[in-house]
Amino acid sequence: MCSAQTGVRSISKQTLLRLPMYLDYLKRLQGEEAAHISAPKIAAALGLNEVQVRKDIAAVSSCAGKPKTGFETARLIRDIEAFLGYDSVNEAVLVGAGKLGRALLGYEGFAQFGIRLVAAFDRNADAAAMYGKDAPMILPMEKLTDLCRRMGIHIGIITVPAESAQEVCDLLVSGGVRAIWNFAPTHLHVPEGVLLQNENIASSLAVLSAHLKQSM
Amino acid sequence: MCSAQTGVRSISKQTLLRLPMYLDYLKRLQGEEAAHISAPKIAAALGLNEVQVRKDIAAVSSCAGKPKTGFETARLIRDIEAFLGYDSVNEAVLVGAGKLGRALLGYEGFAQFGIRLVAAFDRNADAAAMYGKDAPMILPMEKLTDLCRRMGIHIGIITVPAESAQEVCDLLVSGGVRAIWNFAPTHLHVPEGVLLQNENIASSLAVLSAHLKQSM
DNA sequence: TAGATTGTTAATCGATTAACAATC
DNA sequence: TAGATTGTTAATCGATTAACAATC
Repeated sequence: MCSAQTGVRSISKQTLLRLPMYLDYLKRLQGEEAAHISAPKIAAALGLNEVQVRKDIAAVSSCAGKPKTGFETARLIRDIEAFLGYDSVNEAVLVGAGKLGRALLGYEGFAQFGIRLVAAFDRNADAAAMYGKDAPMILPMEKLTDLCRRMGIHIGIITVPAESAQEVCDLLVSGGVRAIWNFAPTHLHVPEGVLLQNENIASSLAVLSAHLKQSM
Repeated sequence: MCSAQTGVRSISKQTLLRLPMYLDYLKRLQGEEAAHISAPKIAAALGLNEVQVRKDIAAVSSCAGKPKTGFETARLIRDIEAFLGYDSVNEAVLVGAGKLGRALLGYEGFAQFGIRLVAAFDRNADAAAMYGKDAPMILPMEKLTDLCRRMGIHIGIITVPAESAQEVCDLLVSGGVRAIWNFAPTHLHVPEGVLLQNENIASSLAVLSAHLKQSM
């Protein structure tokens, strides 16, 4: 009993978004050598409802908690990481080597999420020149689709201007990419089965601005 | 009649997140000189439900649409921008001049959202040296709270490592900041009345990874 | 035992969607 | 007029929260 979950499991997007919060908290706990943790404690620390925490845990971990004791911290961490695929490696390409693109290229935290950036592309080949030394090579756009297909890349990161985002998106899709992380502030169309995750600065700022307006 | 909305209006967060999508689409439309637009067309373009579009519009614009014609594109744009406060200016400070922080400092799009970055801070004063010429000044951390209070800054952007994020958050709050945009991958505690908007790379990647795992 | 905690079932809540009369 | 579109009211859906028996 208590084996790791396998196969597809239907899980809500909100639960998915909370999993990294749990992971962050649990890892900090582990630093304090807390071998066990209860749902009410997690809930209090993260500002959530305790039943919700229990349901989230049940959705990704097959291990039962013990009344009065709670859950085993280490096992919980392991199960969440396994569920999120942080223990395997997904290769990704990045398109658009502007300021944001280069900031992401330099980000060293991807590894902990099981993501490896294997190549970057830019319309402007000279962009590579403007770029530092510890740089992954920046390839011309023409090679994008072909490289994705050959290497079996499944993740594409879009950091080009809004105007060319759809075009880049289509190239990625035709290269077989199945998940797209879009930083361009525009709406993209993707075929069924391709996941589009928008990291929209405009939407975030909308929430901030509206709050300020109302609390004036 | 048809005056701009005033005062507080209760609006759901999901609606808020969709407003920038509408804005982006409507502006592109305007480029094509489409003076009017209907809810069904907007819905089709953005993959939404037409009733939802109408309700969202009703929540932020007091102007009625005409059967068979739809809504006036220009007025819709104006009302959404006004609702989001893009037509006024909110000043913001940024804390943490690492790669991501510097990428944001160089981002020129803030103005269109009514945001002006007036100062950046970093624990390490030398960070300024590592930085290019067209740089806003990078100030030492000690001046953070005081400057926020004196200048009446209401927005704080956190781009420091997770370990120091809560500390920075507390400084911002005690400086009177009322909205915090957090890029550090950790959970922050803010007092009632302060808005916390998380831009969490980890959460986004969780959604991507989970999708890939399931569609394997 | 007593009390904290679990896991589950039922109730609540809010957002989305369907249905439909009104109108240009 | 006919038909597309609006705005509103009612139904549906899914997620959150409350209630509670079981258990260590």
